[in-house]
Amino acid sequence: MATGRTHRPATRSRGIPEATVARLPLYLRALTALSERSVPTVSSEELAAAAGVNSAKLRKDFSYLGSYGTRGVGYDVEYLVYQISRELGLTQDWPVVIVGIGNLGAALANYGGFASRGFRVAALIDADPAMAGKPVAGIAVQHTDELEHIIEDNGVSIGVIATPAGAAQQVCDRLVAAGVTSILNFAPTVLTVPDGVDVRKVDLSIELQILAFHEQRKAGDDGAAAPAPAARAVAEAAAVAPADDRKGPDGDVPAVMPA
Amino acid sequence: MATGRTHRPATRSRGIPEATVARLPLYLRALTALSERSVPTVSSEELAAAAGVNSAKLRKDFSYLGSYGTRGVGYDVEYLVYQISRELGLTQDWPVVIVGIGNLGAALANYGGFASRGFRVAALIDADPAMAGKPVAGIAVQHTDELEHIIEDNGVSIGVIATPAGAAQQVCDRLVAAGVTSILNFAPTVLTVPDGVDVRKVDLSIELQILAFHEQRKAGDDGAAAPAPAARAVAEAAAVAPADDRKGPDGDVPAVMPA
DNA sequence: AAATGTGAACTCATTCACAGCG
DNA sequence: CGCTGTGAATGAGTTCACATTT
Repeated sequence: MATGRTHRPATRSRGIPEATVARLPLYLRALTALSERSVPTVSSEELAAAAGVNSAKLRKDFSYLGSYGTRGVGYDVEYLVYQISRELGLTQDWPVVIVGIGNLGAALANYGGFASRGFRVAALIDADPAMAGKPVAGIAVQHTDELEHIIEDNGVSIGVIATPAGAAQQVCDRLVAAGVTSILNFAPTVLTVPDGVDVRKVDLSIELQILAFHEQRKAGDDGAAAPAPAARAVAEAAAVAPADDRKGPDGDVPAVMPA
Repeated sequence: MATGRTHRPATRSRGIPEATVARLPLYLRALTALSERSVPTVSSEELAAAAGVNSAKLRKDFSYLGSYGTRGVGYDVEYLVYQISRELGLTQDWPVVIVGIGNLGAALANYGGFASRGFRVAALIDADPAMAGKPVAGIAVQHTDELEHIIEDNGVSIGVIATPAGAAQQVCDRLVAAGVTSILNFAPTVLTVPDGVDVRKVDLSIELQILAFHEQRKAGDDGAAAPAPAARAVAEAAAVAPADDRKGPDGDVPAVMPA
């Protein structure tokens, strides 16, 4: 194919699978709890239970980091805490800015998990001039005008967007232009960013909709006990396109068509 | 042992892949925007761009729902909005309770996306007696004692946990015992639930740690651009420690928890 | 001509099962 | 023995590419 310049095929590189990376914080949290209880070592079985995964997966995950366990014994808790922290980049102190200090932004600023390990709230930024100077979680809110300034002065590379959806892309563009290369987006919108910038998104309504999908399925599945079906069908929707003769998945779906 | 199950039970009914389910809300949002602009039809290419995925994936996703497009033309926006809404269970009105009305809980209660489509905040619940009766987002907070009551009276099957980590499992157990079968967990802890109960988790610090991992990687790879290096190495005796004794790389890591 | 719908190929992730080491 | 570490087997998800339909 000759895609010009892929990445390195890396015969033996640091290729940690994305799915594994996403679980490392989970392991780290479980290990930290063990560490606080002064537990010296832990088996893959125990740690997996604490992290809510199965032990084969956990061992495979750790195998990408190296051989940090002792056969017949398990893993040294302190040592693993350090190795995972290092792998995740938490032996550095990452300055973070939060943009959009509404209800959510304020909640995030107050979130204890920030300072606890690896992250530091470098600034809170809001577009409302009335907010400027007001302290939230002990930090004075600064106006959006200062954004580029703040990013550069503090060497910020991670930004959190907690603005309304309408402002998110614009804020994102400014963050990126100022040097931010990782963004955590709480606004319910798709962000477009240049190559090399990472975006992760947290979206309440998406999560709820996924739950609703499975919930709906449970009701029809039957089988044994249908606990609390609840959810009254709402009138809505009756005004749907006049059904031509579309095909359902197979045959046709039960009822619920617009009457 | 019994690790908290979260994954799909592989119902033998109509098997829509989990990854597809997770994208349906994204498509729905993009379609709703088009609908508001009175756009009648849309191609897979256009819709995919709006949702931030590629078009082959989108077409494959839709193929699990049925044949809702027209070759040579595209998809009817209104019709697709309805089909996806129905598939996600949003033609019902799901009552939801939020437990833990701190900063985060209040932010969630105020989140507009709730009422907008398919969900209704049935109650806000908090363990602090001083909160009882206080209105948040126009709804009076109720005390935890009322929890079982509220769940049953309202036929609630979806619960949102926004308590401190220490209280989350206990709240979860009570929700489940009262009939809740889907839980959205904002507390930074692994919940253990019986089979048949779905849990999804939203965790700020995990997301940040994943970003930090990739951010760290960017620094070392390419030498050309290197925009904003930032992140000062924090006090950290580089001594990787050949294991064994020693307290640990850092002091403590308090359990992170939302206010 | 245009764009869907889908088998087939491919890539990524999980699970199995056991060899190998302390 | 007990438990890790890992190839091999299986499964899930994505992408390709094109026959098919309007």
